[in-house]
Amino acid sequence: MAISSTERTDVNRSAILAHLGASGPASRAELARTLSVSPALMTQLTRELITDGLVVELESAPSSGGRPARMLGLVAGGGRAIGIKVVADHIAFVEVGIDGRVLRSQSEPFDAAAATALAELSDRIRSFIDGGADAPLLGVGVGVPGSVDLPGSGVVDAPQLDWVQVPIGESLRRSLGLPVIVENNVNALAAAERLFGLGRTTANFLIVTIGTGVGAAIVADGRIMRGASGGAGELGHFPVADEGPSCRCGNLGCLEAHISEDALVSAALERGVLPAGAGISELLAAADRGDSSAIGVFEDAGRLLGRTLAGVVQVVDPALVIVLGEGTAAWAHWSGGFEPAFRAHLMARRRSIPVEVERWQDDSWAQGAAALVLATPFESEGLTGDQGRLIRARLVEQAARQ
Amino acid sequence: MAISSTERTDVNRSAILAHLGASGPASRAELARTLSVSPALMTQLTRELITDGLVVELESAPSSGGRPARMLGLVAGGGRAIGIKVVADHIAFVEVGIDGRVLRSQSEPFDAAAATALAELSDRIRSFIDGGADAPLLGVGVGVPGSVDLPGSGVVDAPQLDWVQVPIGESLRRSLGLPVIVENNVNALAAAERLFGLGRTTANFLIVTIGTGVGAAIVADGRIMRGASGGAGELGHFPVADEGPSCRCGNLGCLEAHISEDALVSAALERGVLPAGAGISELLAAADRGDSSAIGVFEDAGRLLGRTLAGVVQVVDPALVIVLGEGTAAWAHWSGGFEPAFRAHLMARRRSIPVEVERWQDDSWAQGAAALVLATPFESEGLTGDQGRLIRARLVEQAARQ
DNA sequence: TCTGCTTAGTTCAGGACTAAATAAACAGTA
DNA sequence: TACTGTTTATTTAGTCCTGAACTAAGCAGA
Repeated sequence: MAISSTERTDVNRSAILAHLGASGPASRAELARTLSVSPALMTQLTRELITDGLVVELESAPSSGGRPARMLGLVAGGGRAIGIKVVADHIAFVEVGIDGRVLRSQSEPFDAAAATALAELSDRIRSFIDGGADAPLLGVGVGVPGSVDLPGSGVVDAPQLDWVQVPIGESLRRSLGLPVIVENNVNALAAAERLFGLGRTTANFLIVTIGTGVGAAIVADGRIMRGASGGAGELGHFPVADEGPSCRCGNLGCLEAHISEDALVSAALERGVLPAGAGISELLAAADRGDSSAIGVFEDAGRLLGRTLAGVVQVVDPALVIVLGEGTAAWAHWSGGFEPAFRAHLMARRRSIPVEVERWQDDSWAQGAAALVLATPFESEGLTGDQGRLIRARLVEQAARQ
Repeated sequence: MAISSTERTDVNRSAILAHLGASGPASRAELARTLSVSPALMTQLTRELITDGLVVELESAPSSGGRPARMLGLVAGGGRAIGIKVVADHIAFVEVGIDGRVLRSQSEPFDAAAATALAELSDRIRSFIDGGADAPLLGVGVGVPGSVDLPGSGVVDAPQLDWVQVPIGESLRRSLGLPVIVENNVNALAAAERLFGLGRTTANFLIVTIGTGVGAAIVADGRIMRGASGGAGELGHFPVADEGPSCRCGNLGCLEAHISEDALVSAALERGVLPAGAGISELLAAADRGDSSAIGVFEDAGRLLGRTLAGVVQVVDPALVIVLGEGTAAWAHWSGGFEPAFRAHLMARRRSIPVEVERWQDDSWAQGAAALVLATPFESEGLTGDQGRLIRARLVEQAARQ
């Protein structure tokens, strides 16, 4: 059956579908409030979606003093999206449903610096897609450790991958024939958090990641802050001292050079806490069994992160801080240093800002990348451009082909 | 004559007027591009404005290969706005034209902590207004050293003024019977810079102020970033060390406690550079006549500011940094410390970001506050609410009463 | 049971806006 | 001089969306 809407940018229709997919059934009034459109328009749009067979009316919800709401739900099995995490030595894939849940995941070694990296990447994605369900595929999200000009364009600068102005978006788009959204990996996490996590109810929050590197993403007024060149959130290279260990970025005194996993291991080796050749997992194990020197290494890192993050919170004024990343496995040990330093350096008015540490999983990065695709229906304009339009079209058409 | 438009929110009409007032005559096509609406709509809107007698067609501009543009200009003498700077011990007023130029200014002692401060403030404003021109008054902008819930509401938290949740906006609105916009003073500068200054051509920039305090404002995607509680930009309380001099905010190691004017004077006294009782002007004078110890005090401050600001630039990713404030008088001396520290701590990709130091005048703060009023026609929604609507209505009606 | 209150949803009229086609008015060029 | 290309401005037809008025459907209390 043909969809009644023409080729126009139908942000609202797909936002309704995405919201129903992500948050479950909702009433018209609720949808109108959430997407901030008038109830009148919502009536009209849902009518179209119902006659198009994409949405059904469910049971009435119990009344709360007024006319009971008639709930609306998705008809289709929902779309799916692919999320990809790219780092220097491996790639990870996930396939997620429209509600953000992971259906399938996979991880492989990969040489990002190879000359054939782009072609290789495309092949790997293709074969991952082929192994998946046959539900309609909305698009592919890619998270990279670097800055991206625009998510819908996808030109990447990523020193860690040896990438300078690599047009990965354009390249994948052509070879895959699918909508592709590329974004900095921490920003991708922020998109996921905004859609499915704690950010759903908070329009101003800060994401901080710890692990092999240190990163941040800023969400202000519900929008991910990208900065002039898509490079906002580079917390890892915040200088915390005039001198200090040299960072892989070439500068001295970067936060990351003090508290990345490699830095912690170096510190532990220097202090004789670990035997030569040991790594971060040994350090964590030592701390876990109560080795106070090992715990001290984490606490020192926590103190430095706490102080620096306090400054960033003063400047950015979020309502919530979310800590993520592989390093959160050791958060219990960071915490003893982080909490006092963080709180002590905040202004009185901000001192009680909540810091949430969410459970971290191996595929969280890739899951974030997939959220880039699932978030596009909600953005009224701009960043994703053509790719956003394509994803919306796919979402609206998904059930029509049955 | 009655204005054809009803009570609806006519953002575009007033944005056209404001743009013509601020930037001078422009063609329809130019206006359409600047305000990002279709040429068709611009034809329609300008026709209304012309028949309403608010805008006139001027000479044709010389062609650049196509049909020559017919320029449009304002008919009315333009509106005016009042800007007010409030600090602990004095207030400053300016009256500005619609192009942002200062017509008149005044400064008086004032006790912000007094119980009657609000009533007093209102009286002073009233008498300043009465002394002014009789051009239509669009509204009153107030800049405060603290955080404001919403510019159109105006509830202020300002430790420096001993103000806790003071509803200055509501209060002034009632007593003056005029639209009142209240905002943090550095954010007000940012609004002015965005309208009339270097920010006109840059959507992502950072304002930094040095002087009695240290502040910042962040403009991202053309919008002033306010944070969750309107307190974004508190650069002064960025912790730069675990310990350190205690700050008036109560914490230790704040940037402001190291590089505010008071801190510089203290440092100079400690080092024996200045005799007891001397102040910042003596320190500047000493540096100006080449006293290397005095210069060293400024350079140390510059180094610390440079390093911290480099971090903020990494996190926020602006395209431009603008330095303002009373302290810029001594910038030549800061610079020797600032430049190397700032550049050395930036990632290679950002190292060439321009830092502009603009000429500072006594009434710049108040001028910024006035810009809050002049900027309202351009914001399509939200922050200023009713006050914005009132200001727009006044702008559109300004000439109709002739 | 009736009245008032609250919330949900619909209808209708009309305003804001755009895309596309067209006209107008130039510059450059062979 | 006619032709091409460019930029500006206008007209037209129609889309998107909202406000206001209204209906629908419950609850709570007199």
